[in-house]
Amino acid sequence: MKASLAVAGPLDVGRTLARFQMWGEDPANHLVDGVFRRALKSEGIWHGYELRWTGGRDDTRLTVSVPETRRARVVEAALAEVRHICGVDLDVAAFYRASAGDPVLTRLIPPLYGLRPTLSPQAFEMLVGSVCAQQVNLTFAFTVRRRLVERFGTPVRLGGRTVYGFPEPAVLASADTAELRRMQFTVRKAEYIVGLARQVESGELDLDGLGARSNDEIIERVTAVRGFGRWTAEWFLARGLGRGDVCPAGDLAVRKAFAHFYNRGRAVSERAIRRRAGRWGGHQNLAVHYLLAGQRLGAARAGGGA
DNA sequence: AGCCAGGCTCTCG
DNA sequence: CGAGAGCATGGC
Repeated sequence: MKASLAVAGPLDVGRTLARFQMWGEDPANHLVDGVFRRALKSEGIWHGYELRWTGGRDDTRLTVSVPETRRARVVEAALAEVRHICGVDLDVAAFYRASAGDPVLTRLIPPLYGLRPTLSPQAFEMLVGSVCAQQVNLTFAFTVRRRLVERFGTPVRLGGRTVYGFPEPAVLASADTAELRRMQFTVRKAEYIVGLARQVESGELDLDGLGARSNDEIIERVTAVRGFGRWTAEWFLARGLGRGDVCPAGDLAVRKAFAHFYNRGRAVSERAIRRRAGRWGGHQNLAVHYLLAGQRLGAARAGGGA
């Protein structure tokens, strides 16, 4: 069963989803040959779905196919998830207009046209993924997360391939931290993940309810969980909830990007980054993503990889 | 071998 | 509060 959606405003789906395979394989978010595959749990059952896209970057049509169902509700849920993942609700056109006065962004927009922040499909998935990425290089982060997904996730066959439903809180809540250790999680990170899963599972932490709260309230709530600091909370706002007015100024890559683009390579303090980003208002999230992606463009041009 | 990697907790002033 | 030490695990 299929459903589709026309997107208003610039969107390059391939560019936006590339993050899912930029540093390694993500078995829960499978992107290959222009098809995005994922598993969604609806009414207690996992369903694999496929996303394809057509049209130009200014008139993209997203089409979701859920082969194994005839329930409209399931397809609608998949379509809603895809909308979120692609950042459809972010006003990219307004961001482009507002960037006219910024030479850096003005220069980055053409080569990145249609890029949107790749939003994490689910809050729990985002938070667990963030722990994987704390203080390690992203290639390694992808590796340990892949192991976690393949071990604790739910395999779903789809189009001759296997995608994994991301591990559920109930499963990770009772996971053995020693087993996570063998996947090369540190002892602490294993505790962080299991601890988070237990809070979610018990209802102590209501992830779905967070969406209705303010940025500051969410940061306060998330950082109350052991292992989840400001960096994680801000990325959760930006890339989990798709909030526009967030800049994870403590992020190493963000700091390098600001140094590179705005200070001739010399370090910029976190405070200064927040000050400057604050002037972007509701476009901070977009601006940060363009700077990060711009850094990667530069690295590729300089002969690096990725 | 040693520095680096898209941090976090804990402690102390 | 804000800074700094200590931590833990691989990649290159």
